[in-house]
Amino acid sequence: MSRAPRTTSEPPRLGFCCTFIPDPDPQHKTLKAAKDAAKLMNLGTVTMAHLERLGPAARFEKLEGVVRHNLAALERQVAWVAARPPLERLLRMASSVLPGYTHPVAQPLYAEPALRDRIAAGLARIGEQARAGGVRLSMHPGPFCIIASRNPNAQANGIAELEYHAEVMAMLGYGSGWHPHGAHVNIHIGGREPGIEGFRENLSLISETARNLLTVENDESLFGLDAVLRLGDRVPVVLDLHHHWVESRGEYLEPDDPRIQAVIASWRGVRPVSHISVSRESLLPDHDPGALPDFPALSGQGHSWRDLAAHSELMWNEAVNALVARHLVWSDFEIEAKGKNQASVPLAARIGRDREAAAA
DNA sequence: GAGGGTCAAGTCCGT
DNA sequence: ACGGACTTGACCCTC
Repeated sequence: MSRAPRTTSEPPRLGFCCTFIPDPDPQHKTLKAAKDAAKLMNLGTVTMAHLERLGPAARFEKLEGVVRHNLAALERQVAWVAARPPLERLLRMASSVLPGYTHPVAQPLYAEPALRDRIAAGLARIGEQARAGGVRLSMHPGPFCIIASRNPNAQANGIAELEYHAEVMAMLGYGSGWHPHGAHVNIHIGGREPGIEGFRENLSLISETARNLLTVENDESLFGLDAVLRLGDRVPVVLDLHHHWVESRGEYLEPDDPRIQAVIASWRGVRPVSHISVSRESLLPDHDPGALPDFPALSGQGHSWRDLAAHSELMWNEAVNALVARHLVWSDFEIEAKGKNQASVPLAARIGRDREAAAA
């Protein structure tokens, strides 16, 4: 197995996930103008039910139109990220680039050379631009993407879904080698059964390309950090600090925690990626932004586990932000805030300022 | 254009 | 038993 290139010497990066939110801009005189601006930058989709209702020609045209838009939008997202300061050059791509890729209604359309060639050319170009611009790319398939399930059908669909993500990555130019340029496709374990051992066994059922891109993330209830670290010899672990806080009922991991070394080791030479988010600001309107949220205390005040797990709009908590800055020594970060770039850009600016001040 | 129903898929939690 | 949440509410139809 190839391990090059190493990225541990890479500079730190953080970024937003999937969707770009334009700045509130007086240029956009109407709500519609603002919405149109957002549409240009973001990927769309089409429902399989809608495609199914169309005749053969309209069906192809509809899907082709969406895919064309998505390739153009993804290219604009990558270009936008590439133009940001180095600290911000990381992007989680939306999974909807090629809607319904594994669905029987859309599958035959994707086999048409006209569409296939357009996709291959478009993604190759985007990948080149990402690499030229120093943008680290990832994908995070949805909850349906599980590689081990008690339900054989669900498992087959889940593996197909993972292979779809791996194919997109391959077309972008990340199809061979161990997490090339830090690229990865990150999933959760899924169901309680067959759990970690089922996951490990089923690694043999996925392609080498997918295995080379796969990472596994700790979740907030069933499979916490200790559980996913049991896969660390085979699969890099994406540490979600917020999930860990929820799962452990209040622990914020520090960089010197021994478990961090295990996470780093699981990436085998590649600079890790971690996730961060914080409980919703609307849930905690009176919370001190300078203090880390205290899970037992908040629970005691009647906040449910579910509510505390939900993500905030912005990175409102400075103590959490300072924690991210400390962890950036060893890991990149995907900022999982509903406000997307509106949350990640100010966070990066704050961290950038602090780093400059410390260097001066 | 606005509003409401629909959307491929798994699994768990809370009610 | 069913709705909501997760990654991410967006899409589609009707008025």
